[in-house]
Amino acid sequence: MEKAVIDLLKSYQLRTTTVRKQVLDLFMQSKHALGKTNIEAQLEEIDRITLYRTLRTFEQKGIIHEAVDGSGKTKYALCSHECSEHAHHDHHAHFYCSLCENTVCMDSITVPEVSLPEGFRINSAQLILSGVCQNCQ
Amino acid sequence: MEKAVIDLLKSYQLRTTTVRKQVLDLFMQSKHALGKTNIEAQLEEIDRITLYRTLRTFEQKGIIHEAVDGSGKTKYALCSHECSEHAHHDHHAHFYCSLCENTVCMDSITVPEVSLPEGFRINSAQLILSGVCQNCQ
DNA sequence: ATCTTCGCTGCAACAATGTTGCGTTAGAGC
DNA sequence: GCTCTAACGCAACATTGTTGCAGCGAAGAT
Repeated sequence: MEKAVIDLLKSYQLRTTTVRKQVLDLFMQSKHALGKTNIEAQLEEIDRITLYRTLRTFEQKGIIHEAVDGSGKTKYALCSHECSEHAHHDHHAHFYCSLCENTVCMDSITVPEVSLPEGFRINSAQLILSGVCQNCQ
Repeated sequence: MEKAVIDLLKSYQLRTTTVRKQVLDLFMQSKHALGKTNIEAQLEEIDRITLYRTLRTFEQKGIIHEAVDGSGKTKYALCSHECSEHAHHDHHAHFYCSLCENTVCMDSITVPEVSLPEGFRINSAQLILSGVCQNCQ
């Protein structure tokens, strides 16, 4: 476990601190998107503000992306490899389960191309599905 | 103006109070989705809590729906006619402009049907586009 | 291995937003 | 107009987002 996390941090020119290793490790182990509360619960000792800044840093570097899911809480998930510091290419849909409140990335569903009216310039598109997931049926 | 608003409220068995008339009127006049802050700014005298509850009531009755736009702020827009107390059918995409921070409903773009993996049950789907809108180019 | 530097951490403090309880006010029907 | 109850508005608190700053620790140089 350790090495993959450290290598990933180094490849983004980030210092390999305890907090960052813990948070990143959580993401790599998790099958679904994580919210701040969720992370705080799993890493009991973590400082709220540090977590806030860690997530912001990760997002700016293109390691994680926000996963809007309509729950009102911001969640984050690991980016796929083609994300960069400058642009997120988050082309899969997110599914939010209203029972367990988890958000999973649906890699099999891609966000469709849309043709916008004249004058609009599009930067990103997100497809959000909500309902009940496998485990909660 | 008055009459349409009052009729709409009555058709949902809601008392026609000053606050509700003001808020609903704003929605009917607005071309884009409104956030709480936005509404408070336009209706200076309005009470923050009352607005919160008014929006919640409207949403429960199916008059307005939340418009997730990735801005981190919850926004609301008038529902189309087929919305009801029990289910929202919000089949158009939303476009969020990162410059003016407005969210407009793109009635011309419909959310595509998706085929989910085994075991998932879907209740709603939202398509969120973000970029720069007509006016901000 | 130790030192130096600078980024990261963690505390304090504050702003914005979400939420509930409760006494008062005002709409709707009589 | 009177009564009844829903809606309002204030207080109070919870949660989340955000910045400043002093001290700590990771990375590279000596």
